[in-house]
Amino acid sequence: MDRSKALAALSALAHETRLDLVRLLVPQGAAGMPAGQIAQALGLAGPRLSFHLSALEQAGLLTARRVARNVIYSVDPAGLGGTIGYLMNHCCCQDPTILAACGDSHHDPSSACRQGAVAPGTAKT
Amino acid sequence: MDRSKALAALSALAHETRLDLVRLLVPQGAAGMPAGQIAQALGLAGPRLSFHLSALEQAGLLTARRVARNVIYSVDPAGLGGTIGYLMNHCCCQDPTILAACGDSHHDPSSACRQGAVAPGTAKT
DNA sequence: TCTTTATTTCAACAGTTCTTGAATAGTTGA
DNA sequence: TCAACTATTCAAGAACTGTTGAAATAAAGA
Repeated sequence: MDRSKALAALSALAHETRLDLVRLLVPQGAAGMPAGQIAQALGLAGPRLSFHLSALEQAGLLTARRVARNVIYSVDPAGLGGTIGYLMNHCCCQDPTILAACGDSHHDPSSACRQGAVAPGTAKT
Repeated sequence: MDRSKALAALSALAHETRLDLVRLLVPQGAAGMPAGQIAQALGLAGPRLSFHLSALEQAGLLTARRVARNVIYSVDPAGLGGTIGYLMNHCCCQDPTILAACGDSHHDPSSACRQGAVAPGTAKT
């Protein structure tokens, strides 16, 4: 993960809709989710969803595969993990106070992830 | 760290100049760096630097304090750590493949941080 | 082949962000 | 108070991003 890739990924993540997309898809793992179901879960119009999905895909955070009529989107673990790793590596720098703040958030009980997969139609923060 | 704060922080980080600013300031720790020295290190014009510094400050990633003629900027560990922690918490979700990718990047030998403070004028990626 | 379903692409518009140079404000020491 | 230094604010224009609706593409089943 170099700087330009990290920038592209951060830029993609820095949007409400796209952050919600990632948070919806992470719990689905490699199985992913078809575009139509994502649209329903987040209440997005087709073109708008497509725009944001392709932004995330171009940033290396998602992968897409066609299965019959559907296009299944899933998180690219290397892209997402690499982005977080870049921040840990370049902006955290083993600084104890920053690491402590990472850890504090890590115990945030509001984490959606810990409660397993997000059911369609319930993906609101 | 809630979603809107995390979004603001990600939005601020998703810019070449501002990412460089953070990477320059992290190794300085609480001591920080005066604006003029930052401008010199990154080769930025005054107003441009000021624009980006205040963007980072508004996003909760930097703090500023005046010392005599200088304004000293330093990283806000809670803001930066909280942002990374938010990603760990909401977009990593203990998923082993994502965590592995975080870890891979974490061992990136190109990390500027590990080599200590960045000297003025050498702050290039 | 025709129809239906699923999804993407395109173009236009609105709004936001970034850069630049000029002007302004705060601090120090003579 | 005045000059020098440090940093910020302001305004204008260029560039970029996001939303919307219409049209197009792709696959499946009758």
